[in-house]
Formats: sequence, structure tokens, C-alpha cells
Amino acid sequence: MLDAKQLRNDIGAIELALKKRNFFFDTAALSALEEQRKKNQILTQELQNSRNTQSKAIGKAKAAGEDIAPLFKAVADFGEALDEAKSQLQEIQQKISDIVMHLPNLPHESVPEGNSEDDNIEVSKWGKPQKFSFKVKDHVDLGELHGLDFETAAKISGARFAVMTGKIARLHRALTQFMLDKHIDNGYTEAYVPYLVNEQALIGTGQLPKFEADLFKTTLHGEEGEAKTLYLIPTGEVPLTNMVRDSIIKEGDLPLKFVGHTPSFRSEAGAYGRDTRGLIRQHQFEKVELVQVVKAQDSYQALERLTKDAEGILQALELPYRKVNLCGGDLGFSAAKTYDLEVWLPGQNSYREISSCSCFADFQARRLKLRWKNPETDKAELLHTLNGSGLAVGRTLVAVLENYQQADGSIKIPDVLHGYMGGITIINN
RNA sequence: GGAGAGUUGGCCGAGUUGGUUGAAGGCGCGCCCCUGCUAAGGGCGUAUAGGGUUUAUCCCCUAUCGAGGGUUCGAAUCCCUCACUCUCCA
Repeated sequence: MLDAKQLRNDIGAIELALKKRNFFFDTAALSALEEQRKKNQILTQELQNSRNTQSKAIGKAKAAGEDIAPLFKAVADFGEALDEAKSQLQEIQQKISDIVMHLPNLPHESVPEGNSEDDNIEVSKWGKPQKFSFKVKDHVDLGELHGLDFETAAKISGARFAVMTGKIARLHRALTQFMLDKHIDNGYTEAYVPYLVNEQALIGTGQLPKFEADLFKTTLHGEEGEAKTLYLIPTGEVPLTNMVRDSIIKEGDLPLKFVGHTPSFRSEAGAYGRDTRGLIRQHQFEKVELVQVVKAQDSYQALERLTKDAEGILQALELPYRKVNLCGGDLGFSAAKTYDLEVWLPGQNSYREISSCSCFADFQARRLKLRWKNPETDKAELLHTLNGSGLAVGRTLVAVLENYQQADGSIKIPDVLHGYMGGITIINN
């Protein structure tokens, strides 16, 4: 959510900033509503004031044993006028909120101009895609040799699900454990969190109200037909960040750094036909997620650091990747700045996203009511939030399969994973 | 599964025959005073959000006593729904 004060006082600057992400902001509509809001709020408050004053007078008169009948007469018409003013005000505020809650974050100044992923700027490249002396297989062909099974998953659940058995399942788990341990070593606090969350949590991180179609929605049936809605998390970011919703963090506890391993569930509405083959785009996938909560002045430095932490996994696994600075048009709704890490996939002969590291500035914090007490100002001030995948486990598995494949279809295990594989150094039949 | 109790400001804790209570008292915290250190004492202040006004303060108004709704001229206090915490019985 953007700053309401800025929306009132400097809406032009916001309009301009949002252009960078190709977002057309109808400022006239909002300004008109604001004007109405102001008028209505003043009226409502005036009515409330006179009502309060007169009610107090009644109280006094009654205590003094005076006749209160004439006072009642004076207040008689108030209720209706006040109710009317109140409901109008509420209606206007709802309209304003509908607009404001759908406004994306302002891009940071270092975000490049551009409309699509083609305009993203490559910041760095690490590792060299190796040359294979044989015809490479993609992860689906390789995986099916070793226990990656989409047909069985389709029988159980449908498209965009996977079953893994045996060594490949173990490799998948090894990757997860390795990532968690590494991030814990880097100072992150491990957290286990719920995978079903309420609406408030999703509003807090920005998935709702705008992106309900991307979510799996569940219904918990109560006793008398009352249903409660919970959503499957589309990313661990949601529960991890919402742990500190509605709180004032002690200065000494900052920065907060959490790492959690969670599944992610995405409807992939609107992705029909894209990445239908393999593990790249699934309804359910595992992720190790990094979340940081920092003071405002530290956030962009923290983004560099957090991205490095995610890169550390790729480097330890010796997977070639590149880092791109997302352009305005490709930036996610809540993000002020995002680095994507794209891993080299020989099977696709291209770099594919494996981690997205974002700074949200105060955009999420404002929705979350996440603050700290600044001793200098003695005020509660908004914190900044960040997150990044460190990494998407399913895609990391894809990368390992494809980059570590051998001519005979066997898979070498990256050195750092040997300990997690019970000494297995190669997956073959 | 059944029966109760509770949720008040940074913390503890008053306040349930509705009435000038944003909320006593205490603790903590901040500033000041007194006291030659120490100990003790005294005074003042100490929530958040929004609006009006303002260069900014000051000031004024409105809302907030778990959340939402209702009754009422008026609700922390009464009613309903929900969430959470606790106790007892199965």
C-alpha cells in the first residue's frame, strides 16, 4: 500500500513513478473521491461532536435531577442525519480503499525502464555453461529414468503435479536440507510456519485483493453451515512475513532474518500452455524462502546481501547462473526492486528463473502495520521488508539433473550434497 | 464432546444498577525540583490513527478498552456473532 498522505499531497509524483511500470493511474478519479471524503468526514465529525456534546448535557441534567425531556427533543433528529453521513463516508472510503489497494508499489530509482522481461538488465553472470560431448536430455527424460513420475501424479491430482520416488526424492530433500543449513549458518533463524493462511495475511503481503485468481482457496465447514476460508500459500513469504504483522519490533532485535522451508501452491491461472512439460511450473512446489525485516535506511543494502545469500546456494552447487535487475514493466505488484537469479538449463538451452529477490520498501509494512520505535524520533516508524527464494527447490532439482547429467543418463551428485545423500555420489540405475 | 472464566494504555491492574472515563491507581519511562555522593522524596509529562488549523509547533475535533455488528440521546459497561487465552468435567 502506498502512503495515503503522499496520495493526497503529491499524487502527480506517484502517477509518474507508476508509469515506469506501465501502470496507468487514474488520478482524477481518486482526487475527486478524496474531495468527497474530506467534505463528508468533516460533516460526520461535526455531527458526532454535537451529538456527544448534547448527550453529555443530558447526563449532567439527569444527574442534577433536572427535566431532560426538552433536551431529548433537541437530539431527536440527530440519529438519522448522522447515520446517513456515516454510511456515505463509509461508502466513499470503501471506494478509495478499492483503488488504493490495487495500486502497485513505486519502483526504486535503480529499476531500469522497460516493458517486459526482454528489457531486464543483466547485472552479472556466474559460472560457464559446460559443453556436453553428447546430446543432452532435459530433466523430464532424465528424471523418468530415476523416479520422477508425472503420470502417477496426474492420476492422483492432475496436470502440474509430480511424484518422486527413490533417489530422486532423496536428492530433492537433500537440496532442501542443504539450503536450510546454509542459510542458518548465514544468520537466518529457521521458522516452521502454517501453509494455510487467512485473508488478512495475504492482504498484508500484497497477494490480495488483486490476485485471488492465483490462489488455491479452501473452505473449512463449521457446525452450522458457517464456512471459514483459508488459502494455501503461494509462497513462504506470506506466513514468514506475516509472523511480525501488527507489531512494533524492538530496535535491538533488528534486522530480523528468517528462513523457512514451505511448499508453494499456485493456480497458474493464465499460464495455460506455458511450461506444460516437467517440473518448471507446478501447482505445488517446494521453496526455501528468505525473509528480512530491516530499518528503512538499510533495505537496499539488505537486498544486495539477501541476493548474495541466494546466490551462495547456486555457487555451492556449482550451477551457472545470471542475475538480472527487473525492469519496471516486469516488476511484481508489491516490489520496489527485484533481482531475479536465472540458472542455466542445458535441456532448454537457456537461463530460467530460480530465485526472485525483492525489496518491498514500506509497501508491505504499511499493510502489515509492521513498525519499530525509532529512539531518535520516539515514533513508531514503518520497517522495510524483503524476501527471496533461496532457492526454489523443484527448479534447483531440474538444474542439478540437467547440469550434472552424464552420457549414460546417470546424475552426478554435487559435492556439497554428498553428506545429505548418505554417501551416494551418483544416481544411476 | 460438555460446562464455565477471561481478553482494558509499554506492563500490572480498577472500572459490569450505561452518563462529563481515553479511561482511577501502581510500575516502568522522560523532563524538572529537592537532597553535598548513596538511599529516599516532590512536581510535571508519558497511546495510536484520522481530520481541521499551521511554515512548523500549539490548539481543536473524531475514532479506538480482543474483532465485527446491534440496542441507546449516550456503551469499556447491555445484546449478538467471531477470534484467541485459561480452568474444570468427559
